[in-house]
Amino acid sequence: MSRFQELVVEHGREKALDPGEHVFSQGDSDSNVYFVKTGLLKAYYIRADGKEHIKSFLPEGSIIGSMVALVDGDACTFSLQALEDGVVVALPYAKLELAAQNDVDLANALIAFLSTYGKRKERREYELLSLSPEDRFAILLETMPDIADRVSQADMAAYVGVTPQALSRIKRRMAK
Amino acid sequence: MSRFQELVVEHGREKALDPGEHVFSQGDSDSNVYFVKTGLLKAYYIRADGKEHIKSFLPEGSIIGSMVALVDGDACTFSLQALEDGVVVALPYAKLELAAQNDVDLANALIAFLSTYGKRKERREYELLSLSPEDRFAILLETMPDIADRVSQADMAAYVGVTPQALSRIKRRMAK
DNA sequence: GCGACAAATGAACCTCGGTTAATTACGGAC
DNA sequence: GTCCGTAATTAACCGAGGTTCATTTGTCGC
Repeated sequence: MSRFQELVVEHGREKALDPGEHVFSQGDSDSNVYFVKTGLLKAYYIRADGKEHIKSFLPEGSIIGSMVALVDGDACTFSLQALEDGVVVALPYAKLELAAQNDVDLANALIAFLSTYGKRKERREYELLSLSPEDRFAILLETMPDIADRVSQADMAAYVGVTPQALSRIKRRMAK
Repeated sequence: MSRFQELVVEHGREKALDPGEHVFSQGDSDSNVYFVKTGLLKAYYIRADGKEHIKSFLPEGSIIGSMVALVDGDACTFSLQALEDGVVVALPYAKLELAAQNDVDLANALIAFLSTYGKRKERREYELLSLSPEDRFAILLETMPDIADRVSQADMAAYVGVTPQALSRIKRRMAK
């Protein structure tokens, strides 16, 4: 566990989650960083037409927060919802940022966190820009081998960026 | 100009660029951060089948570098090429990271940079995941009104994620 | 002006995902 | 076991983008 994660756990406030429960919703103002102690969450956008697109699945050990909400105090651009029951730890990001101004170690822990975040987004951008739905699905299965047992096909489809029907077709294509 | 940008300009090494010239190519190991003083660059992926996808256009004032190359010293995941002649300033990221370990101000400048980077990627992820090519094209024109005069239709298409022919069709649809 | 090359558009056909709706498979509650 | 509700699959049709190639437009060098 990184220094940053330890910090969050140490100074944060625990919150138990039931399946389906929201940590925050798109449009909320919530500038906490969340550490996933146990369970599985999903971060997702709701479009104007009601369609849902999943940014990422967040298993144990993940750290998450809406970047613009954390940094600028804007409204969250996505929703965060528990898929299983579990426990998250919340820590106000502003406190971290403030404390970092006088604490080199903390500042460097923040740097490490933001670097990891940046790398993750860079990879996701590549996947979305350059890979087909089929490739993205394959990568999802590789990266999180247990995902098929933990979430519905509809959620996997929303992550890959297609409808559940299309994902079903993709699975059939991949099988042979 | 942010503290971080000033730092790069102050301590970096200038490099003039001709149109078409590469700053680095996919697969290179180049852990410099680049500040675009003048000109316009594109950051793009080349897929196995030779197709090109543009991550972002980088006009004057932009900061860029391959996150995994900067942080982990891995090979660059994309290429960086000048579209116009111009000048960039290069600064080894490792030096910054090292110096940040003993300099709170520098560390916080780095935090600000990484935060901005994270926000930008978060927005792009949303666009790629939730918007249609048509919407993405409209946003591009909004965000960079002069882009149509500065780059080819092929490059705009590679940014939006479609073929030049498809972009042509999209333009026709949007006109009426 | 002309000629040559690149860029953009247009047309014809194909593929794949979206849409809608029906069908099948699964998982408790009883 | 049956019943019921949900999830997953399948099918049929549509539309948008990909592919290929031809045509037009634009832009230089001269």
